[in-house]
Amino acid sequence: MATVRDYSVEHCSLARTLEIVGERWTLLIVRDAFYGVQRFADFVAHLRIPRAILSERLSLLVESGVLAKEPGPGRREHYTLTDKGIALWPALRTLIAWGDQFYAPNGPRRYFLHADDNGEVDQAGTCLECGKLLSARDYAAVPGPAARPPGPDADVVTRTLARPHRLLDPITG
Amino acid sequence: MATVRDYSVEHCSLARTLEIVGERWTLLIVRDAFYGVQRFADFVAHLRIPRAILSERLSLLVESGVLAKEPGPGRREHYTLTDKGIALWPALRTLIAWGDQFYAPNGPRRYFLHADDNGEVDQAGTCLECGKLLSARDYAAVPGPAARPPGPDADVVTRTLARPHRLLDPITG
DNA sequence: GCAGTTAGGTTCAGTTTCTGAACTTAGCGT
DNA sequence: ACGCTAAGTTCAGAAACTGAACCTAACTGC
Repeated sequence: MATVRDYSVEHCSLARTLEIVGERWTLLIVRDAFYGVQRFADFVAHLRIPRAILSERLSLLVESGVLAKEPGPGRREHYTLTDKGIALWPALRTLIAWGDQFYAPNGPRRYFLHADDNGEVDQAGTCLECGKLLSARDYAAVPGPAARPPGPDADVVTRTLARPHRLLDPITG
Repeated sequence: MATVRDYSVEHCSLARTLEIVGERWTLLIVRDAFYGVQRFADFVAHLRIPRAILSERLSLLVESGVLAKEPGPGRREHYTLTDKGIALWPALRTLIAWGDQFYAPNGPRRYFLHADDNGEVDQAGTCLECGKLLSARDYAAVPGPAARPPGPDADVVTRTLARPHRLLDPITG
C-alpha cells in the first residue's frame, strides 16, 4: 500500500501528475483542502468517502508533499496544503471551469471571485475588477445561481460554503 | 458497462468533470488525442493500455461528447476531439505544467509553444512572442531538454513527437 | 472469389482496488 | 477510572483492471 500507481507510459509530466492526483477521490480531497477542510471527519462527512480510502489517499498526499499532516491537540491532527499543493489551484480551477461550461446550464453552483472586491477572475488569475494577479488565498468561494440551501442536517463544510468563504481559511468542525 | 462513475457528493462542477475524465487512463487518452492520435491501435501502442479498457474509455468519451467517432475506409475508424474535448486543453495544460514544475528537475520533456513563432505561452494562453491569444490548434508540442531520442522500435506516436508537431494534426499510423 | 492480413474490437480468468460496516485505539474531560 | 470522541484499521463482498487469447469484418493479392 501507499505505492503510487504507475502509468508505465514513458513518464511525461501528465502521467506524473496523474500518479499523484489522478486516482479516484484524490482531487476532490484536494479541492476540499482548498475550501479549508483540515480534519479527517470533515472530509468523510462532506465527501461521503469510505474511511479506508480517505486514510490511504491522505497518506499518499502527505507522502508526495501535497498535504502536510500537523498534530493538533490529542488526536485532532489537521491536514493542510503545502506550497506544492497550493500550486494545484490553477489546474483545479480550469477543471472546475470546464464542468461549469458544459454541465451547469443554470449557471455554476459556486463562483470563485476575488475575495477583496468580488471581482471575477480571468483564466490567467487576474482580477477583472482591480487587475491584481491572484493566488489561491485571494479567492473566495461564493454561492452561485445553482447553489441550493443546505439542508438542516448538512455537514459543516456544506453549511460554511453556503456563504462566501475565503479559500484556505480553515473550516473547523 | 458504459455507466459513468458517480461521486454522489452533491454535484459540484469538479465532480462532474471527474465523472467524465477522472478515471484511470482517460486524460492520457485525451492528451494523445491532442497530439493527433486518432486510431485504436495507435492509442494501444503509445499508451500500452489494455485494449478492453481503451475500448470502454473511448465509448464513454464518445458518449459524453468529448470525442467523435468517424468512420474511415473499412474498419479504420478514427476518433477526433470535439469542441467540447478541445475545451479541455487549458485543464490539460495546467496539469502538465504542475508536473513540469515539480517532477522535471532537468526541464520538461516537452514544451508547448506557439507553432507559428516558437513563442512561449503564458498561463492565460497568450503567446509571449506575438501577443496573440492561442487556441489548442495553435500550439506545437516540441521536445524539451529532458526528451530522449526514440528507440528503434518506438511506436509512431513517439517517433512523430520526437520533432515539433502541431497539436491536433493527425498522426497516421 | 478465395486465402491471408489487418484493424478493431470482445472474452475470460486472475488480480487489484473499492466499498460500507464494524471494530480498535489513543487521548480528553470529569 | 469512566465514557466519549476523533482517527484510523479490518474485513468480506463487489467492482474494476490486466494481459493474453480469441473473434470478425473489411480489404489485399493473386
